[in-house]
Amino acid sequence: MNERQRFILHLDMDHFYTAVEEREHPEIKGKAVIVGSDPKGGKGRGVVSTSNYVARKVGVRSGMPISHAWRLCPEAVYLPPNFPLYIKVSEEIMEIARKYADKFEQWGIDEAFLDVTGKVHGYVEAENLARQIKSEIKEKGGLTVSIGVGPNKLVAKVASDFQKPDGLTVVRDEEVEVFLAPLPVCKLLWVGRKTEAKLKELGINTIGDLANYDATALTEMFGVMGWQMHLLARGIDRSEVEERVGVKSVSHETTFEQDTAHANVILDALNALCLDVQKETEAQNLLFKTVTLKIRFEHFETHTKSKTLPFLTNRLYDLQKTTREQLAPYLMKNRKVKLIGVRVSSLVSMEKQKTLI
DNA sequence: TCTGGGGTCCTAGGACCC
DNA sequence: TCTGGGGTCCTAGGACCC
Repeated sequence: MNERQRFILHLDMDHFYTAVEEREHPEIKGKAVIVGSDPKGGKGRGVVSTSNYVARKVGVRSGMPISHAWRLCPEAVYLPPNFPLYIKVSEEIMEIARKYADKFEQWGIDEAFLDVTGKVHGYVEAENLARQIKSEIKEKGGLTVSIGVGPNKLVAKVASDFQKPDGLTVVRDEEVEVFLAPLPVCKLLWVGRKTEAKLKELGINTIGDLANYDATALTEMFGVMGWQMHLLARGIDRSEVEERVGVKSVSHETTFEQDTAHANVILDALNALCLDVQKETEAQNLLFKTVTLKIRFEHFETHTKSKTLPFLTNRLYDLQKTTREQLAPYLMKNRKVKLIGVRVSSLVSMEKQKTLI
């Protein structure tokens, strides 16, 4: 493994949404706090976005149905997400972190990768830099962050999750194998619920099991992902820290309070979603060409229908007309709809469009 | 336990062009 | 009358991330 020596940091804000809420409302500090859908006395139908550590102690987790959270912890403070606030705080934190890096890559709202290879000589300096970042974020943002330091993005990412909250984990090149091997395979990036289940059938439970498995067999079973997974399990990741530029799609979706087969209810929701999407593309000066309708029926049966228009547009009329045509064949009296969504893609910025003409 | 909302990337088949 | 090979775009679905 003759890779160029790199020093990569991964920052992960601790229980970000609830941490921001605790900062804004000091009176809720020390209580169980859950940001997510309205629990409606245990009858709500959404999920938990984030729970703080008091709530986690009794088993409340991100992604869990809000009704389940209510049974575990009815006395918690339940708050709806305040995304504009979280985005604002995120921007403040990212600005602090960015200046420590040669290369910076934001990852979701509350994580980031930093390539600091040009800023440090060795892991001792990398660790000191991480401490500096943590204290500046705590001082200026009033928030704690967990940081992983390693020779590549994968190792840094797994390391940041190793000790939480307020953690700092450094994994040197020669420690990578020993660090990864005992961890459950689901801790590896890109190994989600489905892949974990398939791996379990092969007797693969830890990252070490995966690293020792035959790469050819994995490739036969999982295609390119199998090969990639085997490399990651051995701690090999050559991907670069890259600034992300521009979104590739814009979408909005909504779940009905109750599953419905009423065409007027569904069409009203569709129009509202089109308006949201159109406003957002307009605000970002984007034109779109591909329109995708998403529809989910009872029992989670989900379909998408996409259409690429012969022209770029950001007109509400085009969006509403296209999605209505896409929806029509799905509207049936006996089929209850759970969710609908609208997405636009094949985006081009208006400035770029001008230069193309 | 009964599953939100916003994204990215990959696969596979088919159409179409040269 | 039976038929290559390469490339690109489109569509539908699925897995994963936060």
